Amino acid sequence: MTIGELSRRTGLSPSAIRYYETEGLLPAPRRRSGRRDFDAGALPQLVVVRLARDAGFSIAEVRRLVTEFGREGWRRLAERKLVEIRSAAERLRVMTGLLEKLLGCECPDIEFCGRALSRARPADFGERASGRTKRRF
Amino acid sequence: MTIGELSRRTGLSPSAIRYYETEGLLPAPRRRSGRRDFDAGALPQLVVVRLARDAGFSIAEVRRLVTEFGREGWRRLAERKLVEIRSAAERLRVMTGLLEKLLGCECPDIEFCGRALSRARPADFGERASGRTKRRF
DNA sequence: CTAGGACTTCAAGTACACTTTAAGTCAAGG
DNA sequence: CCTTGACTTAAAGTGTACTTGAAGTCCTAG
Repeated sequence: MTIGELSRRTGLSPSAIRYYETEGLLPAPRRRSGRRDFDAGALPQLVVVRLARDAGFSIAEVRRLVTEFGREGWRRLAERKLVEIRSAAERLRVMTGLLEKLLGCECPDIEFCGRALSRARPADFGERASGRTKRRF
Repeated sequence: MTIGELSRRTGLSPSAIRYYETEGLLPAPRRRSGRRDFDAGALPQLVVVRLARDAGFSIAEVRRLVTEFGREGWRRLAERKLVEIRSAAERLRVMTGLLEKLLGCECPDIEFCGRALSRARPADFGERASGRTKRRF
């Protein structure tokens, strides 16, 4: 399979696929006169990579996920990520609530709303984030 | 209130607060001999900003959210975002399922798992993303 | 008077995840 | 033989969201 075909079948751009290869998310395929020639197994592998990326795994995390699959420590990694995903889902739940409140309220300004919201959920604030583009959910 | 105090109370760094001000997420406070002097309303406003950021709103979206609050089109914006958040939550749900399957399976390699997963959910693939750091959930 | 700490601005730096560009290679079709 | 289109690499560029650094200001305490 050429990179173009793999691209069509996964919805990833060719450049993204090459990038994933250099990042070790995908084993380097054999070359036929210079060009990448993927075998059928590359498709499901990329499917996992894309699922994981879409769900918020970073490149480094996906690398660990696929290269250490089934090995020592892998289960711990997956379980830690599961916890993270659940807390992300919880954040989304909070935000849905916020938006629904804002949509349903008659506050004259957003400051008033914020006052109500900060009284309602004091436990949500205080843990300084400090990561730049780390939090992805 | 000084920026330092506001920082402590919101869990945001002073530099992030200044950045939000230049980006229009927060009205510029009055200055006392050069320094920012926030009044009490700034706290709940920042609370909304932080909630929104944590839940995945981009800077530009938060700006619209707070500056156009209650105005024409605002409701449409909020409702669109609500849809987005729900689909993000769905993605997380998918990922939780993926991880649980991976954790529970006895596949010899990840390629095999990917094969099973791509058969299981063919509808999830094909829509090319094309946004760089747009997808945040 | 001077040192310390918190603040100020502006410019530059950083991390992530790719994309874009430039310059070149290769096989097939006309 | 020449063009076309898909591919190759390496390097540079992009957008988001801040952080960091440099150089300076202001108030308080000793």
